[in-house]
Amino acid sequence: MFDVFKSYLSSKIAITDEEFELIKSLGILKKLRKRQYLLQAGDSWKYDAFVCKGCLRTYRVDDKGQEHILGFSIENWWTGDRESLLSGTPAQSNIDALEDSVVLLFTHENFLHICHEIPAFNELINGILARSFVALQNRIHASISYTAEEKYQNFLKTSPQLANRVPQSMIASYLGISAETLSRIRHQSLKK
Amino acid sequence: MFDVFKSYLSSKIAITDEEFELIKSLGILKKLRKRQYLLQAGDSWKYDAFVCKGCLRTYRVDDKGQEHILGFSIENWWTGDRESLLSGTPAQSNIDALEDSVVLLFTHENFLHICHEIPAFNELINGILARSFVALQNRIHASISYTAEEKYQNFLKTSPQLANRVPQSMIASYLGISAETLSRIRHQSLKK
DNA sequence: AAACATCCTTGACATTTATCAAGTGTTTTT
DNA sequence: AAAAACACTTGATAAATGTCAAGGATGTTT
Repeated sequence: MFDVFKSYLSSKIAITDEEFELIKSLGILKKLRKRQYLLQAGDSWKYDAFVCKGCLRTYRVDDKGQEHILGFSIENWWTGDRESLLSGTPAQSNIDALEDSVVLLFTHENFLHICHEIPAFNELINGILARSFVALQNRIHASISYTAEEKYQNFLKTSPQLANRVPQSMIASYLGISAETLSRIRHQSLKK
Repeated sequence: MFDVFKSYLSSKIAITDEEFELIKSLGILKKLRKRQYLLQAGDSWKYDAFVCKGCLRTYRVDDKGQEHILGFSIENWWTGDRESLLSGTPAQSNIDALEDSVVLLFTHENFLHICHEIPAFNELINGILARSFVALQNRIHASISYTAEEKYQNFLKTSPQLANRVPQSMIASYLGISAETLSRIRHQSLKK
């Protein structure tokens, strides 16, 4: 599974074999079965995690017991709880596997070490963070501006890889609408 | 106005006089009168901007002509359109001044130069980006999970500096609810 | 194969929130 | 000082969306 990460890196930056050996020596592969937690709310999160295979979700549970999905992570994406990582506080979010999955974990200390040793890697990570920021901002825009139907259409446009991979009810949760409303929207859209 | 930026920096990182002279030589002070645009949708954005004084808003206008506020920026915050900056595309957002304001502009080229010359500055900026990311994620959580009233209460908690500074109708826009609904929520909350 | 769980759909109804319109006090402009 | 623009409120009504409940289809476990 390290090779997944290697081809990911090679496609983004120039990296020598020695550099990759360093990275490899600091990474921990972890297999997750469907439904297994990678992180449970209340625990603290200490890693940077790369998804080699599968699909995970990050979600929070409110007072009434309802789940709200903050995001999905599939192959070649990063996941984790940045808030817990940065501030050392217990995580508010849960992360679990929607499919059997494999993630590559780096303790944040090791991760920073890699960033320091391999400037191109550092650049890559900063670029990802900056683009994720833009994506979140666009998601906020959608969230405060769009109707339920527009939110769904926008989701299909921005996340086509997910549309047929995660349950519809989770897409609804991700969009902040009820599963029933999404079902009706899809039904109506067919007629057009 | 450069002194505002200097005390900001000094409060966050150790910085020498020479380093600050470099920064000063690359920054451009710009005064904005109330209502004046810093950026208009369609133009491209080339800067990193620090707010020395005043208050700005970032917003988008939808097909129906409605404004949706993505964020506010007051003294000691950064502003700009990262999407346009990173991708070179025309900005989707407008930024204008809600009060007479002063911003300090750095072309992105100069900004990167400063980051390169002053590692502590670079660290500072990366930390801000990471924390902004967390803040956006929490805002998305609020947006998909909370009722209109909870959104407002959460706003009061997370942004007390803004609550009495920007018009109520703009807070409503920022939260993705109508101005009338916010007015009613405030009225009801008083009774409790 | 039976029992069970999951996922999605559909209908009836309730609730939240938006929209439209009018009115009031306040600030800004002329 | 008058006129205009702005900010907020309030009521009446409409529209969007949520909730509850039932049922069907599919896949999984026993």
